[in-house]
Amino acid sequence: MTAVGTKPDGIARFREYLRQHNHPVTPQRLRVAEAVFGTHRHVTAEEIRRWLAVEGAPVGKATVYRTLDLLHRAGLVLEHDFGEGIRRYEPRRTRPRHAHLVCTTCGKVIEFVTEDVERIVREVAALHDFEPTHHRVEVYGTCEECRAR
Amino acid sequence: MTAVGTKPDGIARFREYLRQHNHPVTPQRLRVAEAVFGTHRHVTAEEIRRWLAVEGAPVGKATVYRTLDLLHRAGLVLEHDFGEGIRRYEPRRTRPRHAHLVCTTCGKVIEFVTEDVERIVREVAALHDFEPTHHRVEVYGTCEECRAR
DNA sequence: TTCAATGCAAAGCATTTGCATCCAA
DNA sequence: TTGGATGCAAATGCTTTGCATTGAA
Repeated sequence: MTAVGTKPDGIARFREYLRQHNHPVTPQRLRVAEAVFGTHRHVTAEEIRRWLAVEGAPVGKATVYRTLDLLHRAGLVLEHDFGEGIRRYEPRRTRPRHAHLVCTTCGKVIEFVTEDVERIVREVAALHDFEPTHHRVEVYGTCEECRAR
Repeated sequence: MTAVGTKPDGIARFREYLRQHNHPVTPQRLRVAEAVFGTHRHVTAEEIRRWLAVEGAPVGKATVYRTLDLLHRAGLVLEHDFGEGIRRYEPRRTRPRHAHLVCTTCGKVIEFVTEDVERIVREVAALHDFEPTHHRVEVYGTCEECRAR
């Protein structure tokens, strides 16, 4: 699965996915997709629901969750769990694999590329006869700004 | 903070921690500590509560959670979140830092040492002027046994 | 027309909290 | 004696589900 380049691109891919799987293309689904593909942040289901409500096109929260799950299964968005007790979503954009530095003071998330980590993961997995599908590398600590305060 | 070697060692350390912090040493706290230090697995709060109940020394679930939090803050147990929506705990034993291979089919967790990963984390953090406190490296996939089935 | 999607409200979970009671120090 | 710990039950907060209604194909 290749990454999503732009917002229209992401939406076109989602339509394609729905068609191929015989799932109806509904306005709600498109609105949720639009909201996710329109951000560069790591958003929560609730943030998306609120944003759509403010935009004057409210979508029920159950539908937001169901659609995010579809987008995730379609491989078009990434699902993260930074240990806050909430799931966060991010469009799978055109860029190298990355991991996160999460500031436990202000919540900021800094991304960094991880070629070296990818290599280690492949080696370790091979060693244990383990077939990796995905992995998660997160570093928690304090960002420079929060330390300065 | 050095690691916990044995079960009696862990319990002695916990007593020490409680004393130093003027927290009463209660039977419930010792029972929970005993349960955690007695395992090599990644256990949940509920598993500990059930185990203590079966042993005939039930402890309220609020107390189990509160004690695990204490043990974690004392640096004697590690807290994990494998994205199941449940927290898991593991005694901080005498052994090198490690990360996890999590089988998404059977739930098995394989540990591996991560010197290389540690090094990369330090480098990346320095690059972003980020002060790391802890990190999490998890690889999800299918273990050899599950693939064989 | 028809089968799946929607959206509300209710249910489910893991975890936390309020508070009366209890007990380690 | 006393301040903190305990334990129940209730509250929380995120997520899922049941079900009557709606709407895409």
